[in-house]
Amino acid sequence: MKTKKYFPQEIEPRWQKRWAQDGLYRARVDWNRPKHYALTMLPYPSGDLHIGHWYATAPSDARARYMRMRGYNVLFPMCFDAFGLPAENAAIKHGVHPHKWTMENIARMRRQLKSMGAIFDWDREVISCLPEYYKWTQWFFLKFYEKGLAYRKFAPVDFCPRCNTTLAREQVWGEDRHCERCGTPVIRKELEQWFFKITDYAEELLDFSKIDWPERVVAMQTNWIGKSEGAEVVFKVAPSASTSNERQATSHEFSVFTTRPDTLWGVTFMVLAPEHPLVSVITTPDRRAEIQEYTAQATRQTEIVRLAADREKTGVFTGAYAINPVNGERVPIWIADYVMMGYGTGAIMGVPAHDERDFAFAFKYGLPVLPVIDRPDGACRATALARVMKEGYALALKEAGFVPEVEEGWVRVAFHKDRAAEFIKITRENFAADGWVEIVGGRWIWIFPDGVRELNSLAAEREILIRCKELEPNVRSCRTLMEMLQTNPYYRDLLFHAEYGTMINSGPFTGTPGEEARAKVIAWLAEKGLGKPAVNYRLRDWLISRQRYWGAPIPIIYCEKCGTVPVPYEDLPVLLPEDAEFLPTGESPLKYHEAFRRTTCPRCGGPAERETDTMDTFICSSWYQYAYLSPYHKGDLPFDREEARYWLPVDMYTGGVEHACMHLIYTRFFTKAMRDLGLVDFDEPMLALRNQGVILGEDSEKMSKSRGNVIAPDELVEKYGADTVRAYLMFGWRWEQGGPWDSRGIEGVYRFLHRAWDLLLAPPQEKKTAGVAEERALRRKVHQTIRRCTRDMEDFSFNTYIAALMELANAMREAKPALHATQAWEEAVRNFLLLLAPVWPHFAEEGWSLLGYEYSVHNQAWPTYNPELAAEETFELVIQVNGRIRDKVVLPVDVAEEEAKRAALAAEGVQAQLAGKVIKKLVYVPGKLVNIVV
RNA sequence: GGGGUCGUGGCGGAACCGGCAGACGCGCCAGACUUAGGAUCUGGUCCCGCAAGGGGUGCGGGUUCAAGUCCCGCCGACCCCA
Repeated sequence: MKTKKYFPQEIEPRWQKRWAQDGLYRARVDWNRPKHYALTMLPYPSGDLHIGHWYATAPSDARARYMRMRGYNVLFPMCFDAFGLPAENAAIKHGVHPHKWTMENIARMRRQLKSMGAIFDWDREVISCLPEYYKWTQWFFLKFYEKGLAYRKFAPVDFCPRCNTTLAREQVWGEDRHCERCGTPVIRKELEQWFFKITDYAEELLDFSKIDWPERVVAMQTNWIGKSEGAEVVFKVAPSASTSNERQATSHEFSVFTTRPDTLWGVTFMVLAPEHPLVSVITTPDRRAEIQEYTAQATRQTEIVRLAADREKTGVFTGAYAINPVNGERVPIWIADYVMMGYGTGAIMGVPAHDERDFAFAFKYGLPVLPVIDRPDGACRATALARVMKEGYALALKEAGFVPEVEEGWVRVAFHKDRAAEFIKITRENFAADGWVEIVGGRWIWIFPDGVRELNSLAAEREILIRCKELEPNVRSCRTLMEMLQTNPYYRDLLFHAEYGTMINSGPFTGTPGEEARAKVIAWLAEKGLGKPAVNYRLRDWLISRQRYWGAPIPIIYCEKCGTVPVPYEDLPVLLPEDAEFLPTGESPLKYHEAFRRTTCPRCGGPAERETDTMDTFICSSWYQYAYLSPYHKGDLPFDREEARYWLPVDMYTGGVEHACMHLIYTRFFTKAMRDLGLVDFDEPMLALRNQGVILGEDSEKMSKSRGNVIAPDELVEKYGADTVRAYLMFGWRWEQGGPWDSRGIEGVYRFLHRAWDLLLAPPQEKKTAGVAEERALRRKVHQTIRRCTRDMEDFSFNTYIAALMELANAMREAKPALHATQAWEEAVRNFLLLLAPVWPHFAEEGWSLLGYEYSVHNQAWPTYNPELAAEETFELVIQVNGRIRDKVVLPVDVAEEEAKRAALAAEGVQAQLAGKVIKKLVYVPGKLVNIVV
C-alpha cells in the first residue's frame, strides 16, 4: 500500500478544529500543578498579520508547548492593543470609524493567528478599546491620582506635528528627536498636561536583581534612567555694586547640582537657565535689555536646538556675581540657553578647566580658567621663544635628557611633570632677555628670569596675564591666559581634561587623591552646611495626555467651584462618544464634542467640563497581563484575585527589544505602583524576558509595502503549511538576532518535513539485518537528541534544536532498513514525534494518530533521556604533537590514562614526528586528546 | 564623543569549562532515476596543492602544551545615549 503524501493544507485545519472543540489548551487554575505564565507582546491590529508577528509568536508558542509537556499548567494568552493612532488616521483618510476599522482588523488577525496552531487560550482574549477594558484603564488612572502618582502641570512638552499630539520623553527618539511612531521631528510646546510620576520609582527601577532580563535591556533602562550622583551646592548672590550702600533687604541664593564637587575650587563663572526665576531679580539695570532679549529668543528655540552638542554656546552676563562657598571667590553669573530649567536645578557651575562645554563657553566670553584637578598622565608641554633664550638652551635641555624640538624660532619640549623642577632650573639659567616660558598640562607654571609663578588662583591668573602683556605686545589683546595659550597649537588637548585626579589649588583639599575626592568634598560640604549629597535622574515623568480621539478618556472633570475633580469610580467607564469629529487639529477631537465635554460636577452638581485628552495607549498595555486573568472583570478590582494568586507574575515574556525604554519600563512602573496600592504582592511584572530579532526583506532591508519586500505569512501557510513556516522561523536565524528572509531556505525545511513524513510512515524500501550495535547506536542518538533538544529549548536556541532533530532524522533514515519494526525503532519514532510536537504541532498530531498512539501527542510528557543510553562507548582520541594534530585513534570511553598514552605514542602519524626527539611533556585530557610536546 | 553588542565558508549559522573549526540547512558541483526536471534520491563542497603537506575564525601582539573562545592594542559593523 502506498503511503499518502504529507498534505498540511488538509491536516492543519482538521486538527485545529479538533483542539478547539476539545478545549485542549484551555488554561484553568489548578493548584495541584505548577503554573507557567508565558506571554508574548500583544500586537497592534494594523491590518494583516506580519511575518514579524509570526517570528515573535511561533517560537514563543513552541516554548510554551514545551513547558506544557514538561508538566506545567501553561497560560499563553493573546490579545490586541486596540487603541491608537493608525485607526484614527484611517478614519480621517477613508472615513471608516476607528472602532469599525479596529474590530475588522482584529477579526482578520485573529483568524490569521489561529492558522499558526498556537496554544492560545482564546477564552481569555481582551481588546483594549472596549469599554469593559478601558473602564479599568481609567480605574488605574483614578487610583494613581489618589495616590499622588498622577498630576497635571504646565510644562514645555514634545509635540509631534504629524500625529498632532504630545508625546512622552521615551517616545521621542534619536539625535534629531523624532516621533517614535511616524519619524517626524518633534517640536516644543508649552501645555498643561497629565503626567504619571514614574520618577518616584527611579531608584527601584534600577534594581534588576529580581529578574532574568537580557543584559542589553538592563543596560538600556539603566542608561535611560540615568542616575548621577553628586552634590547640591548653594551659591549666594553677591550684593550688587549699585545697591551695596543701601544693604540689600533680601539675600538671594540658588543651588546647583554637580557630579563633580571635587572641581568646586575651579569655578570661574555660573550659568542660569534663561527661564530661571532669579534671572529677573539679580540682573543689573545696565544688563537688563540684553538679558530680556536673549531670554525671549531662547524661549522660542526648541530644546533640540538648544541642546545640540555641536552648536556654539551663547550666553549673556547678568551683571551679578555669586560667591563660591568653598573659597569666597566672586564669580560672574551668566545665562545661557544650553542650561535647561527642567534639568537639575536649572543652574550650573562653570568649571572650564575640567568640562568641555564650560571650556568652550569660557573661551568664547573671555572667562578665566583655573585647573584644580591634576592630569593623571602628568603630560607637560612647554614653549620658549628662541630669541629670549641663550643659544645653548636646546643643547642644555638635550644634555639633561629632554627632547626639545627647535623650529621657526621656537623651542618646544614635552616631558612628564616629575621633571618640571629640572626643566625650570635649566630654563632659568638660559634666559638671554626678558621674557617667559610657560609649562602647561601636568603643571601650570610661568617661568620668568626672576622667578616662577604658578597658576594656582584667579588672582595669579590676572597677575601672570598682566606681566605677560607687559613683556609681549602680541598678547595684549588676550582677555585670559587660556586665550593666550589657545593660540599655540602645540598645547591642543592639554588645556582642559575631564578625568578624575588629585585635587590641586583647592585650599584644604589640595592633594586629595581622585578616588576619594568626591566623597570627601561632599561630606565636608554637608558638615559646613554649604551643600548636601544629591542624586539626579535623567528619567522624566511619563507624559500621558494625548490630543487624540482613539484612546481611553482621562476620567477627570474640571469644575469652576471645586477645581479638578476625579470621576467617581461608580461612574466608570467614561465612555468615548462614537460620533466625534476626529480632525487632526492639534487639539483633542473631544474638545469639540459638546455633549461629551459639558457635564456636571460630581461634587457640587454645578456645570463642569470633562478633560478632553485621552491616555497614551502605553497605559493600556502596562496592565494587560493582568487583564488576561479574568477578561473584562466585573467586580471591585480589575482582575480576579484567585486567578491572580495562581498565575502571577508572568514567568516568561517575549518580544522586541525596541520596547526596552517604553513599554518595558512603563509596565515595571505600573506593577510597582500596583504593589504599593495593595493590588499585587510582588515587585516585578515579568520574571524573565527574551528578545527576538527582526526579519528583514530578502533585500536585507526593513520590510515595507513601499519597498515591496513584504513576506505575507498567509501565502506561506497556503503554500507550505503552518508547521513549515514555524519550523523555518525557528531554524533560519539566531532567534534573538533575526536577519533577511530567504525564500529558498524555507524550501529546505519543507523538504525536511516531507522526508520526515516518509521516514515515519512509509514502509522501508529495502530490508537489511542488523545487530545489537546498530540498535544501540540508534537508541544512543535518540537519547542524545532528547538531551540536546531539552537544553536548546531552555536556552531559546531554536536553530540548534531543529538541527538536532534533522540529525536524528538522518540517523533514523540510515538505520531504517535494518531496524524498522524493532523496539529501538518504535522508541525512536515515538520520541521523534514528541520532540517535533512543540515545533510542528499538526504534523506531530497527525503522525501520532496514524501510528496508532492515543490522542493527543500534546498531552504527552516531555521525553526524558537516559544518561547511560546517551553515553558514547568509544571516542576518538586526538593525538597532537606540539599542538598539531598528527593522528587519531578510537578508544573505549573508560580507557585508562596509561593505555591512552601508550596508544597515542604508538600511533603511526605520531611515530613519524617523534623520530629522534625527546619528549618534554605529555598533556592528557581524558576523553579528548593527548598533546606530545617535543 | 561616551556606553553596549558583535566580526567564523558563496549565504543563514554550529562549536558546552581553553582541547578535532565549519554541526545542521541553503546554494553550488557531479551522478542516478526520468520524455523532461526548477521533483526526488546518492555523493562531494573552507582555501592552496596531483599528493604528502601547508594555511585558515577582521588585523597586530600576548598568555598557554593547546586560543574562534582568555588578555592588550588597532580596524570595521550594528544598537543605545550625547
